[in-house]
Amino acid sequence: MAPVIPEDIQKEIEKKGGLRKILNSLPSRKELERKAKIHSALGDPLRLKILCFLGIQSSCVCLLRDIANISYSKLSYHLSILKNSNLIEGKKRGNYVIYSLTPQGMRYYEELCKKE
Amino acid sequence: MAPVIPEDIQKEIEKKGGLRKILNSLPSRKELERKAKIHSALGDPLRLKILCFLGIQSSCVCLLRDIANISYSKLSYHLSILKNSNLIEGKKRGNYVIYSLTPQGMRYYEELCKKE
DNA sequence: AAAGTATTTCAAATTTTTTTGAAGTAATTG
DNA sequence: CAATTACTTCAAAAAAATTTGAAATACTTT
Repeated sequence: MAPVIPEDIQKEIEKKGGLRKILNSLPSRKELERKAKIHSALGDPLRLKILCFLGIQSSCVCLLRDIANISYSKLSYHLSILKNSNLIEGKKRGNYVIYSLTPQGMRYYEELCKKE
Repeated sequence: MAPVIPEDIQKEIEKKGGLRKILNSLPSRKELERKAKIHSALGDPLRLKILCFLGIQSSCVCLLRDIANISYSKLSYHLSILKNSNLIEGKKRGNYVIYSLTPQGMRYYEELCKKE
């Protein structure tokens, strides 16, 4: 039993082919979850800053730590979130791990970190 | 005392005008916080779904409730998050409140809800 | 191989976000 | 004006995210 909704809205919905049709056109649950996860990762100022920095310059963890001025373990945690959302990736090189943006990370970098 | 970082990265930074210059080009703290807040609001599948739906069709709360199949109070909470991030707005009309996207909400709708 | 550096992992503590259900508000109808 | 509808607010409980500091790992240098 669908709720009683305002008439004009009901009509607009019918003009668009009905509620069912609108609902079917929405992104799938999986898609919504994937995007939510990425946005959740971007939902923190420090992580955004890291994304913006890596967009300009790939970096070892030690430099990021110095810039953010937080503990290694805290930073590792935030890097793992960005990594798990496929925004950054780390490559081991000798003693260091060098982080850089993934192609997906670059897309968000362009969109998020350049002025506007 | 800056950390010891890999030589090649050091050189890349110098080529770009030095670390200071790179850091100055990043978005300000305020900007980062503002964007983080928006992305945080988008970091939930239900809220994304609401955004996507409202992009197609403005709606009273009762219809959204029916679609999401959750309690009013839970829905109100999520709507308040979207509202506080300036993605949606509600207008009282008689007994109903009709929610729709703000201009900012529409930008995110275009970017987030259309296929890809 | 011992010692040092860079980084990650872990578990416990803390903080924040989300959920729940009851109560409240505001407009509408009988 | 009492009852109903549509919605929001509130405070407590529950769940999830973040922080902390110590320990572990993995190279590198000595």
